[in-house]
Amino acid sequence: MRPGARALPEHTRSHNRALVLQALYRGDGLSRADLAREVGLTRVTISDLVAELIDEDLAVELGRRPDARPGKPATLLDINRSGFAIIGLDLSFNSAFRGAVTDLDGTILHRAHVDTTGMTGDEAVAAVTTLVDKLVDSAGAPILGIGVGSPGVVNAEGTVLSAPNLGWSNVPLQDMLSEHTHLPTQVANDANTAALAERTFGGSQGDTMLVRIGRGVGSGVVISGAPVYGSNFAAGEIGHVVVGTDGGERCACNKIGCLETWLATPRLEAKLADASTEDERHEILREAGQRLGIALAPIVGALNLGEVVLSGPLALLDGTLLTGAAETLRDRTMADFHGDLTLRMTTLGEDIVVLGAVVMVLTGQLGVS
Amino acid sequence: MRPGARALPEHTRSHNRALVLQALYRGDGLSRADLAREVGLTRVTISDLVAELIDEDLAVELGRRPDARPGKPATLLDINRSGFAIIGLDLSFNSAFRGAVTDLDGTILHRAHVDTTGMTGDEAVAAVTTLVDKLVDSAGAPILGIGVGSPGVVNAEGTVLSAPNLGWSNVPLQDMLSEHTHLPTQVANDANTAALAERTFGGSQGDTMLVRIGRGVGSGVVISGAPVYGSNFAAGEIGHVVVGTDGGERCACNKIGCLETWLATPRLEAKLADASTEDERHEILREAGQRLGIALAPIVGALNLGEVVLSGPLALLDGTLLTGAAETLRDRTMADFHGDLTLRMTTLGEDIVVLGAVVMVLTGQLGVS
DNA sequence: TTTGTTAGTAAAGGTTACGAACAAACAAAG
DNA sequence: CTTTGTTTGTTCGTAACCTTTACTAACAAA
Repeated sequence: MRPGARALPEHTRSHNRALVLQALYRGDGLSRADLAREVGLTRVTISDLVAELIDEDLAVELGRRPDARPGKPATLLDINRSGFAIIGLDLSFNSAFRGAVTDLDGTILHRAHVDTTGMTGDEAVAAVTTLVDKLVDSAGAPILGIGVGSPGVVNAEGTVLSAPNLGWSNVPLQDMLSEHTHLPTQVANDANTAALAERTFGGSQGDTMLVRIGRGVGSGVVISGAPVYGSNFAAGEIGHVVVGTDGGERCACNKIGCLETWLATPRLEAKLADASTEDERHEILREAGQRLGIALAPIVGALNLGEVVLSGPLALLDGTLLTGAAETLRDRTMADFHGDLTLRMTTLGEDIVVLGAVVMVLTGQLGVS
Repeated sequence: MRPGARALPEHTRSHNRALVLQALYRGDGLSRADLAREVGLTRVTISDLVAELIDEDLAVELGRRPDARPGKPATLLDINRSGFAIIGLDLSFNSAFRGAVTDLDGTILHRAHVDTTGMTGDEAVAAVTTLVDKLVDSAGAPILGIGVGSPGVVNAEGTVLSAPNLGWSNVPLQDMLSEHTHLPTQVANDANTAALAERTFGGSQGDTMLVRIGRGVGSGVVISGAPVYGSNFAAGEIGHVVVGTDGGERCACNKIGCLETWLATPRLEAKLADASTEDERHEILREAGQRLGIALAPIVGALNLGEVVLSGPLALLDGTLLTGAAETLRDRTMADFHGDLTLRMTTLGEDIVVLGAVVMVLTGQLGVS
């Protein structure tokens, strides 16, 4: 057993502290007494915890509750939503790293990016720190932490074990950034990060799977609120799973009929460009959707997922492809038995990874999710 | 937020208590000082906790450690492995309910079963209580609790929401049994239960999936040590996922090419009986294995599972079918990328569900897993 | 003005785990 | 045989935590 698994009295405190922060984060104008009822602790303890939070500037008093109720009027509290900034990075774009400064609500206050065309290895790492420095400089409030969504395989310590497109292997990005900035930093896989964003800001409840379709196909699964990492931190790598039993195109990985050969945007766009009629284009998109549905069916069945969310170029995904996938999914699973299964596009657009990075910081630093 | 999520000092205590029990359970002759080092608490606290456990008869002193070391000789401790009994039930057999009394190690001390041919509904429920009563009577030690692995969809409160074969819907089996026996009782789906057994007694580490092949095909997934329940408590129901894109037989659920049509033992045995040559039989089993591999590939990819375990009739599964599935799985995923993926038969045989039920009790009552 | 209700604070009390110190028991060295 | 050093397990006092009880402040309604 790893040391540190033991519980000390102070862990009780930090747990309850996180509960209070979470209640404040989700709620909208709560008094200490409200918190006591919500969290289940006494007013005394809540007062103590709140005093601590106000002391650290994490919570603020908003003034009296406007209601006219008998008794002493309540003092409303809130998380200091604008008092802190969070930095979120998305390293998954094609030829640029993008990042943003947000407040605690995930509202984007400022954006920045660096061009990374042709960059790999150390040069790409340097580009990350450049971007981080830019964002740190432009933050107008104390920075709570830095979150990074990176392509490739990332372990629990935030080391990028392998990211072929960036020429990275065993890059301890999290340690490097936290040493460089002296700020709490968390690095994770981009699809996992996106899945977290969907759960916190996209309205997903319960277990969620997020599928990212772009140059490749990746996914992130969140079960019981926690991302699934997998035995080798490679969870979500569904792009190179063979789909169907009727052949297909040859993939870069040398197999035939990988999910990526059906869905990766470069291939899909090429096929669409070759198509001459609208009907042909529809057919291509429908088939791509069906393939996605075929691949998702066993996963949805095994995990009894309530919702699968797609992230990627709307023009390609939202429409024929989405409905094709949804139909296939329904036809291939016991949808009625499993209750309603929703397959939909994310509402978070291109910011999804940045927002997920923000969620990681919120979770890591405040215990809020 | 549900009340009760708050942490109190006593939760710290029970957490540490569970850590001590777990260390004792896994270890083999530990002293208080050993425990202190292992768990990370001080000798003082450990002594206090151990005294409590000895007081409840959950731990026993074994006497002095035989070693010749300088210093005060250590007093060895152990969980009172034979001092308590656990009752495990398996309701998933065809025409009988089986159960056993075990000690804390899962060693089976006594077996019992009741015939359930033709029984459904209340009659089947009565058969469960009959079996439990038998086992309770034959237990030679205080009973720690009762665990039940039931077919069908079972929610977190141990209510069987639906079990077609037994004619059950919304049967609050857990409540009924705990009221009847006044013993801590836990009811869960049989495949989930089996997956727990595999993790605790079968030597699986990390995230595990267990596939049960019998009259139907079901599965249980354990991620980060906890079973996955799914949005509607129907996780693991992969029997009616369509496999492949080249048709197949019609299933009882009215779809074509469900996993069950390829793998359910009645169908498989019928096909084998029709086959005339050994080669034909091999081909049938190989194809069945391939279908299993096709269905598992996306799941293994998405979750980056390290191990998939099969449970069912050895004669059918162990051999051509297993190797066929393993090969297909390797061909259809990035096995090299994901590290070693093992596909193997369970070593727990027919007792797997009973043992899983025992694990549920161990986990629920002692925090041991 | 009185009564009842709600919000927040203060003081006292019981748990929980820790650190320091200690006695017991033993091995090894002289 | 004595001394030294090590290890075990316990005792005692302390700090952190949350609770219960009691209290004040502030207001609505009768």
